Amino acid sequence: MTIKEVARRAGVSTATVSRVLNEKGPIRDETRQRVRRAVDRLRYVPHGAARSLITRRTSTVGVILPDIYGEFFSEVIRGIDLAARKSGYHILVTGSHSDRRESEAVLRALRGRVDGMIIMSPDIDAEALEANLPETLPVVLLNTAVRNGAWAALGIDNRGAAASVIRHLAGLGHRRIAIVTGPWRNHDARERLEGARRAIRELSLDDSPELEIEGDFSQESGYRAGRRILELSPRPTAIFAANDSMAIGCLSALRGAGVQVPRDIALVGFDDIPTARFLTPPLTTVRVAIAPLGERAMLKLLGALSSPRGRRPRRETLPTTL
Amino acid sequence: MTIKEVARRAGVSTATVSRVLNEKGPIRDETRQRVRRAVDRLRYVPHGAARSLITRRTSTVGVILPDIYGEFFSEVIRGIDLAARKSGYHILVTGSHSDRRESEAVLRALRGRVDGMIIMSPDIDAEALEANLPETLPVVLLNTAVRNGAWAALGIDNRGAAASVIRHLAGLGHRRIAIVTGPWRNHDARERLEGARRAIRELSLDDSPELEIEGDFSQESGYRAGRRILELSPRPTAIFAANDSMAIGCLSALRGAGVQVPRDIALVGFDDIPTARFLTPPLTTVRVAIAPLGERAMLKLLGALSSPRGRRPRRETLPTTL
DNA sequence: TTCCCGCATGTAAACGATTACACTCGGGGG
DNA sequence: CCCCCGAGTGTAATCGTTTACATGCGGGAA
Repeated sequence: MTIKEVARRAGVSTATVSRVLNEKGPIRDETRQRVRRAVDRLRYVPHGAARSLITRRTSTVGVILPDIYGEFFSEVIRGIDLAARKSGYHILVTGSHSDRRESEAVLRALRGRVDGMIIMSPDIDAEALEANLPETLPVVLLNTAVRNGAWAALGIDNRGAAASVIRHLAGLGHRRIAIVTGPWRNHDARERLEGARRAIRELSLDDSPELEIEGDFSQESGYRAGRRILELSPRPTAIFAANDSMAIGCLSALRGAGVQVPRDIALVGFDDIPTARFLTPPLTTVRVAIAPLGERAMLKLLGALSSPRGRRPRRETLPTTL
Repeated sequence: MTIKEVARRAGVSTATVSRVLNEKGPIRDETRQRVRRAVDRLRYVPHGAARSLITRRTSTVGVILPDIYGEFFSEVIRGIDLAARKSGYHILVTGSHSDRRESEAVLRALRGRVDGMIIMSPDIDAEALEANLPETLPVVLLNTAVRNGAWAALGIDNRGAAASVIRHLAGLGHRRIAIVTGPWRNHDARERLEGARRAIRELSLDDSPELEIEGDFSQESGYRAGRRILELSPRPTAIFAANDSMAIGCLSALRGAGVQVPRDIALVGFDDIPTARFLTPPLTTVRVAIAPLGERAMLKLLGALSSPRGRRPRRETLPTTL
């Protein structure tokens, strides 16, 4: 079913059919209707590939994520999808690739299939990107450490939020606060740790090294961290987990040991994943508007797409609330 | 950067470059290397659209989901992405569309951009699909009520699993079991309810209508259901929630009222989302291997893609474990 | 020597749309 | 009456690949 058959059926040329479909150029009303009828009867749908070949746009953006796992991920996608749909764009998703060769292959394979990309890579290094992205392709980086001026980046105010958590806890009288960090290679995790450390220093709270326990953002690691914290002496009066999953794991460890939250110990998480709200007691957490983060990334990309030589890429930071 | 420039640079024709890149036809070793070098130097990547125009394949499959929300969703995608990547396919995701006109538009827009589709539509009706899918496009339906012989379908054994939950509870001595159902329009929810009802009848347990409380799969609705269950008298000794989110909401309501699980009341969920494992006490739930479900769907689709006139589409059901 | 065959490569026709340009036609101004 | 213009439509080039077919060449068989 090609445009030619539609044209034949409607008794016009392919050019006319194309004009009707794209609402370009002057068309007599009667012709328009004849074409429309033919299109409907034949259930004609334009061939996407042929179209993007000549128009040089695909109406598709690529999204590369580190891990297709957990609620954080689905929220980001949701936001992206939302914005994409409003503008008639499609999204091509892919999880990250263990192997570096493989991830390069993907980056290249996407070339020519997408108009732009959103890359969320808290731990992929900059060179890998640089080497595999045509510099003409609009890219928005999400929560990434890469500070290359060539690409737009979007992140959240990890440092500020972490610091305000510490200040909040200090305000409640806590002076010995345990921190469950995220994986060392993760950019967000590092920023959160830095923010917390700085606040602890500034407020002259207890900064003994044993109060920093490394996790990997998983609930399991949170659970392990929880158990280790219980063994510390004197026992910390508050815990700041660098994400909610770990906080939940932690909570489960504390409960298992009969320690009540918040009566015996304070616990704060980070991310405000939907599940957090339904725990008893509700987890105190830092709200990061995840879906809007994705949405904003998409809008930024769309902006770059529509004004090719727009203002230079900027690094933006989204605020958070407790 | 087109194949022509590569050809010029390597001093060969475009046909030869194409042959080297696709490893087709006989090529002298020396020529192959010259071409390879030129490709590397120029960082040439074939233009996807041009390619799929002539080869008539896009190496992309479309995935339509009802809701891009929560862990269930991300698990499905993860499974699909996994299988897709292994076979060099890309996935084009989109959430469902409130408006019917809009969802038809999407269905059609995908035409010509994908080789096949995975559609998860627990509540979209069959006609809407039928009217908008070219019958030549391979499609795999996921957890859907549609029983049209033309498409392959994949689902989980909702009825059997629900029945076994009830039998399990009955085995523990419970005779008055409350059921928190999913939304009525949802196919899975209905099957789960049916399975539970049948088991209750077969075991001659208490089947009073007030024991069935309608939820909508959200944690909020689970919470509300939990509160209503507490008001029943005599109070049920066990609760079966049609998914984990509602079970968690329920748990939170019970806890709020000082009712202990499992001491005072038994609670069973459905789905085994990762979060479920980290609650205290761990939630009893039906394990549905979600990621493998997605993976299997993708494999099925790939099978259909490679053997166009393969065996007729079959309806398959995946087992579950408690 | 002649013929034929197979390897290695080139030439050019697709694929299905968009769009610059050419054309026709009817009407209004000179 | 002629010219010009704009509305409406058609013709054909174009996008970047793949691939059927043609071509040239060298070697072995007759």
